Amino acid sequence: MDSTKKSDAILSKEGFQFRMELNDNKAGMEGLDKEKINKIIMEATKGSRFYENELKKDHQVNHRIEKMMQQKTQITSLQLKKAQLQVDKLVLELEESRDLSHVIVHIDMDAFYAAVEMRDNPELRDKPMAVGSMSMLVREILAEYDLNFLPLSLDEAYIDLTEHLKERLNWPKGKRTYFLRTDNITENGREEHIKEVAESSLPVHSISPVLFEDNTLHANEDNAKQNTPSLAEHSIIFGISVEEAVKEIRFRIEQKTTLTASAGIAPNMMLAKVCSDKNKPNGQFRILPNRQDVMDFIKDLPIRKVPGIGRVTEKMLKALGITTCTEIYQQRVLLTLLFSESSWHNFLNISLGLGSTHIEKDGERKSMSTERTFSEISVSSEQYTLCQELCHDLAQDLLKEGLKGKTVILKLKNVNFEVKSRACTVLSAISTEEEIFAVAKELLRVEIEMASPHPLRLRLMGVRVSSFLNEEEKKHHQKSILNFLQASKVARTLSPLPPEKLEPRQCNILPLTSHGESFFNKKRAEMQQNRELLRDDTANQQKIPSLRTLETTGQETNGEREVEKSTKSQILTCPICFQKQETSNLETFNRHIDKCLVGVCEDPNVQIQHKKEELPMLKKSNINHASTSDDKKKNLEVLHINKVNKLVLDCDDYSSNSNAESVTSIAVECKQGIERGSKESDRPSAIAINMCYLQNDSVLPVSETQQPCTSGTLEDTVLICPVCNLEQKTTSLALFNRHVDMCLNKGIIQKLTEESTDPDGNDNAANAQSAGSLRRGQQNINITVRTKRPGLISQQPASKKAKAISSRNTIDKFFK
DNA sequence: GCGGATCAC
DNA sequence: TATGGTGATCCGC
Repeated sequence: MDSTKKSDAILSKEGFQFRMELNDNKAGMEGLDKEKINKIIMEATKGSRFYENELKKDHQVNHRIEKMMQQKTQITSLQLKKAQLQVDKLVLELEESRDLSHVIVHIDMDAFYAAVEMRDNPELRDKPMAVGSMSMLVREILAEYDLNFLPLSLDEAYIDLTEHLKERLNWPKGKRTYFLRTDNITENGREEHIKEVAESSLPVHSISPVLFEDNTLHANEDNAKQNTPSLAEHSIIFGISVEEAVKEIRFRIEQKTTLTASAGIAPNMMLAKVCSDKNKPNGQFRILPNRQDVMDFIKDLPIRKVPGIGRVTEKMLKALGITTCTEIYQQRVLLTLLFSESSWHNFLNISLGLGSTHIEKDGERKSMSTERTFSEISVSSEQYTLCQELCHDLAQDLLKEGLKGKTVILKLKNVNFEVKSRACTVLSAISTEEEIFAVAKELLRVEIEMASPHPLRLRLMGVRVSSFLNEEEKKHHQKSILNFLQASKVARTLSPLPPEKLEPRQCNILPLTSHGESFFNKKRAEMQQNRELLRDDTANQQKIPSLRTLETTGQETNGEREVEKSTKSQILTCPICFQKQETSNLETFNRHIDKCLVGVCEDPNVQIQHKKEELPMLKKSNINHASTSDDKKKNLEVLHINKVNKLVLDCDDYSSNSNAESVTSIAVECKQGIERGSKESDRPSAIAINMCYLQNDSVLPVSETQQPCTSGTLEDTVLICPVCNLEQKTTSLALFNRHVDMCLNKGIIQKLTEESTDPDGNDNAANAQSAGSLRRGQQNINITVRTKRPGLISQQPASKKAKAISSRNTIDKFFK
């Protein structure tokens, strides 16, 4: 395939800019030999998988554009009239609300140019620079001007100087005077200083700056030279104006970091950001706070300069003949008809030079993830191992911020650079490696099986956790389990489960209830009803089946240890029908559980033996996979099925305890594809996930504020089983939990089988678990309503997340 | 809620 | 030589 021809066709015939081409509309790219660079890129990438994928993505964008153009041809004059009224009404409202009273400054470190300098100066290349993040300059400089300053990333921040400037008017000279250390201002001063810093790796408080040396002043910053504050021999005094204040900030930043910064001063964040680019590097630009100046600035501004307008949006607008902000305004009516409400609102704001006028602190983090790129990995066992490593890393990060989330998203990129993500939401917030891995592993397993018999050829894998508990929910979940257990004696009211239906693709950890309490109440009710039976069953309960530990059946061959050999039969006990199952692999066993869950369990009195002929479609289970090297053995530990069969409750108090040897198995219902129409009907309907918790023999409910005490005892505490509601004559939590386990295993699963058929006649095991969700169309406070952006504020997100500022990334990394 | 896509840095 | 990581948001479904 001749890729060049193809892209040429795109370029010439359709007149679109191909995505691989260098686009120099963004900042700092001016003056580069675009044509030459494009040629290099083309030559270097032609025929590569990456290139082909770029081409494919480009076609998709072109297709979008074609669709849009098609849509455009069908617009009626009536629609236009109506839209005209609508959009002009909004324009009036926006104009009325225009607020020019704030002085917003966007500060941007000139990292790119520093990098260039490093490149051009080989001696500097390997020397770490004295740099910190903007959040550091937070603390040390910016906060002096605006306590609520907003670090966007490592090298960007917003400050609102409005208040500072009022105070500054009354500041004496002394408060605006800064001293230069002159002893280092020599030819080699800077370099030597960098050396010092490298050796001390301490923050530098008085660095010899090169701020006013000719070689740091760019031609486009003549004004800086002209307006240089009065420079005494060793001191520099800044004035009281906005410009002076911003120069002072930039000066101090350079003193501290040896890096120059650029700044934009404007009445709102959008404009400030755009104009910090105007006199980059080492310069600043101000838009005066009056409408005319704002509109003059906006007039010929290429849309791509505006934050939020990326490559694709630029291309789409270009297809409509829009390349500048003025043209947005001219085409505003058309835009309302071709774009979503939030999009055209955003466009309109841009075209009027409007943006957010107050800097808001970071909202709460919404997700956390970790991902890794690697050379091709196609062996599933390695993929699982990698997945677990990612979960491990992510769990550590989550722990650092004390976060627990309900949605796990697995991201995969294959060797063709095709990216896909698969998500699964559980009803109980999770955070540990084992918990996340249990879900991620299952998502991965499904993908591996879908691809079978071909391997997944991956080049990237990522794991993300989102849907964090909010403060309210955290509090709710932090109730001490002991309080809970003691209170359970009183809580006896019953709350029957409504017939409910799960949202599609919801993935639930059994048993699912919206509140632990109602769950236990239900259990108690059952126990009450079956008191007699249970008494008879006491002996049986002692034998209540657990998923037996799968003995390590594989031999150590070639340094590999097979955790499970599909060819070797295991005796497993179904947690639903409690019958022993002789199966050749976990897949078979899981299918049996699925059947039981959906209520088509075979006669429980008959020992079931799945034979391979009965299930011809079975694939080798990937749940337990072999590690490829001994040093990965630890990963295998969690893949063992435990002695103890454990159901994790929908209650965060039941957090896992990670220091034990045995593993807990949790049935997870991944209802992917069900009720989603024929497209996805080939997905597995129900999957019993073998969740692998590293735990002691029992799961002990642990309050988040308590130390795990699984094997401990509780003196002077009366333990009452929340299921049978009977006082347990033990102070050993392990024994107590064992008792609860037994109660649970019997009762819950019976309940599940009872409720596993929904009224619509769709057998669906998950129905029984969906205490918190409702059938589509029903009222539910949890229903998410897709809201359009409420305000007319710029679409620019209030902030980037703090993680970007964490130790994970440093500017010096950028220079490598 | 899911998944793909876009955007920023 | 081979093409990054993290996080947010939007939008159609």
